Amino acid sequence: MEHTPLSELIAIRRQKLQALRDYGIDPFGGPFKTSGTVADVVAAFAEGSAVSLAGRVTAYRDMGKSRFLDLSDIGGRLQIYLNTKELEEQSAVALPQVDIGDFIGIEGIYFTTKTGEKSIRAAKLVFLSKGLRPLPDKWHGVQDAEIRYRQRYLDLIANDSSRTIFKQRIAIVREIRHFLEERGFLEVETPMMQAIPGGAAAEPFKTHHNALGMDLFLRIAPELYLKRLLVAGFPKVFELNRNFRNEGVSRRHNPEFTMLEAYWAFADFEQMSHLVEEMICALADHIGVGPMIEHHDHEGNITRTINLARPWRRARYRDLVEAAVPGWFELDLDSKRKQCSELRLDITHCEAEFEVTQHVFEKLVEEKLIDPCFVTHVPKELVPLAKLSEKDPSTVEVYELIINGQEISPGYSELNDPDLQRERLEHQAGVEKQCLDEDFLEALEYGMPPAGGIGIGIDRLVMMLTGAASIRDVILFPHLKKK
RNA sequence: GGGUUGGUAGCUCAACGGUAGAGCAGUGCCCUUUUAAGGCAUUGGUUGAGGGUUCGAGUCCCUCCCAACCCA
Repeated sequence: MEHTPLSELIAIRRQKLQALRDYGIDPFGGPFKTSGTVADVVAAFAEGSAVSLAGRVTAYRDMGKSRFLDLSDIGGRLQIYLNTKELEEQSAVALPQVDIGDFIGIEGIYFTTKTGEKSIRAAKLVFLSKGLRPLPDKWHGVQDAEIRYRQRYLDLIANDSSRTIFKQRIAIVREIRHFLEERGFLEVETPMMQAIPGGAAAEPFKTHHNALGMDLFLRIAPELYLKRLLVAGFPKVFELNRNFRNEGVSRRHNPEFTMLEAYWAFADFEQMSHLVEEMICALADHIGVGPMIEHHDHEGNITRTINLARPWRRARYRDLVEAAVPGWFELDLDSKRKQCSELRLDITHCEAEFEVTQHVFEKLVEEKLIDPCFVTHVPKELVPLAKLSEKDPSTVEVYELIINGQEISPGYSELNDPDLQRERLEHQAGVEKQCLDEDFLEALEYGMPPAGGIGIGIDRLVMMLTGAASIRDVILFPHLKKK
């Protein structure tokens, strides 16, 4: 038994398209008055009352004179019952031309089938858009990762798990805004194109402005602009939008990613840690996954459990490294390098001591922290934009929140001494350095209030909360190589 | 960049070096409450691309493309 090739499947659908036109029916319809979305209409079920609904045909069960089809949108599915004899003439003519994948509109009444399924009994059917290509398998959905990422619309049509993740992401982002606005934070927008890419140490994307005749960079962080707004007098401010970093793609990296940064004047990193703890628990609660979050593999087995129960653990950077590699801090640099080779951690010879230690932290500490942990007393070299700790000036007033083996959020007591800030930026150690933004330093000289600041990588947060294994599963259109 | 695995019909997947197959989708017929509807019948595949070995390649070898995972 052979299969119909794609070209023929398309040809057949085009024949139906022509048939509709021959009947004087517009296959690509016009506006259609609905009683609401599929979910609205399902929720408003009232036996016998009139209702109209538009959506995509996602299943079709032909019983001869009576037919059932499923009408879906991103938020739900509802069954339509059609009896040829009950349909008005134009609709009866249109019905045989309906394929899975078409957008149609239905007018009818609510009714319940013999098997108890809440449905709509159709009196009228109109074409809103004829689908010219066949949809993926209704049962298995789309498995092919390339199709899922390159043609996300097919993934969203066919895979419920994907719809769920993106609906959760939308809910998370909306709830973050709500959470912050409720606490008096104002959302702002700052430049995505910057002359000096500051606020982080990362490789930027470069572009060019023709009229101004100058190179610009896509931002790697909004931080320095948000701090200018602290200078301006905003007491609580946040931005939730895209950053761009010119790095490789991986399970955990996409060149453009979504970041929340929030600044709270007159607060410090301790207050920010409480804010973040409260926020993430509220988010988990909001999408109904907390406080025990289970991640599953393809067979549905539990692969990981994250316990968000409060209060969250706090631990010093140094203690965590020491626990992972006892005696680490007694070693000299050469011995540390040697130890790294033994631990199969690749380091380069130009890396400074704190960077070598950071490798140990990332591999032996961070990846193993599954439940939330605020890592504090972070070495000052790692964070040039934070205040030094008064008790231990080799560390900064910073937390790094690790959950799910990934850094989810850093929080700082922001450095507001302009002279010290200049010095820290000018004397950065190590391989990765931040750019010096003179205009930002000048702004600090006008006076920036002491402030707590946080960043939250939204993509990784969504991965953690939804159990997605890859960042590509939480970004609607992830970057792939051109085929 | 390195390693591993994979790419076969629109989708999901089979096929010891020996005639490329199944389920779903499609097409035709039957069927007035089905829901992975069912029954009967039915459909022209550059096996990712290009080379090579062989009487014969989806299968073995080489190069390239794309993807997933791991490593850097």
